[in-house]
Amino acid sequence: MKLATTAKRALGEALGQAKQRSTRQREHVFAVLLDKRDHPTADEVYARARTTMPTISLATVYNCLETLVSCGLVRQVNIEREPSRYCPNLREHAHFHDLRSGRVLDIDVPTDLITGLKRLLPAGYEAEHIELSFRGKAPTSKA
Amino acid sequence: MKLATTAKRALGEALGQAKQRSTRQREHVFAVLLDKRDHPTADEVYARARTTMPTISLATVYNCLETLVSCGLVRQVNIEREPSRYCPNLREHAHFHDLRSGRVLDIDVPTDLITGLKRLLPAGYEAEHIELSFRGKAPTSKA
DNA sequence: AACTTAATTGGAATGATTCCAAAAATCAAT
DNA sequence: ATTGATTTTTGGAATCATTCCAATTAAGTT
Ligand SMILES: [Mn+2]
Ligand SMILES: [Mn+2]
Ligand SMILES: [Zn+2]
Ligand SMILES: [Zn+2]
Repeated sequence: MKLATTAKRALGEALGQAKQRSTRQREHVFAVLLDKRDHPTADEVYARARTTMPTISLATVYNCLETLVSCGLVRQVNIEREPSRYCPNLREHAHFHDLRSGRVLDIDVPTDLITGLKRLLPAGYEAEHIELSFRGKAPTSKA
Repeated sequence: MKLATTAKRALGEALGQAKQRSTRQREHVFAVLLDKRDHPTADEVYARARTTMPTISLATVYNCLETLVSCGLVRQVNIEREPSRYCPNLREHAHFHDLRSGRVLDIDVPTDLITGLKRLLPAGYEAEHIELSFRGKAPTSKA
């Protein structure tokens, strides 16, 4: 598992802009997220990261995730009271939480719908972030 | 601070249906929520509840809130990683979290918009709950 | 009242996340 | 390349909202 050249450039770019250093651990955590885009928790990222970087610590995974989120490369996804999950999908999207499998699915949201949602706010209220999530049952997979 | 007759009936009704007993503490916690509908945390509910029922425990407040939520009389509102808040507004509504004051405001959401949101889901996906929340700055209050 | 079952209580336990201070790594300037 | 200044990483301790527990109390029933 390796970081694609374009992703690597995006990372360097974003880190530089935030005056943060590029490190082996940050690259690796980012690569882990891009490799399997299934909204892992910090613990899951830690487990995956360790398979190829056995010395990375959980604290560092938390630090890297926090850095990636603050750089805008990764979204932190909070579902109910569960541990945070992390998502490298930068398009505007909502999340569907499947109660049976526990999986989280990305749902694209067209811009005009976002605009419609913003119109619900009373005059003067400015939303800098909108979070939309669904909870329910996904169709049984025809495995 | 007293529970209105209609609220009291709704409570008895909902508890009975769930085969739960009506208790002084449950009535009181419900009354606290209805009295000031500002999305308090469990700690805040505890503080308010104690002013007129000094012997109630924090564990009981958590228990009562959980009961009220499971009866459908109260909504548990989770914002980012903050402590849960509790809301007795049963209409379909979203929440606006004001970054300056920390306050949470109810935003009504028309049914047709909800329908539009549900249409975003791929075929076969059934949402039994939709959560919509805004984070941003409310207009400075003209106090 | 006596009995059965559920709810309340204070305190301990849990668990995701954050904090800390020492060691290691990065970057800039020689 | 070496030095020095600044970040980052690291393991472990601390935090804190929430849950769990076992004993006491209250509710509802006969
Ligand atoms: Mn889940
Ligand atoms: Mn807040
Ligand atoms: Zn996502
Ligand atoms: Zn509300």
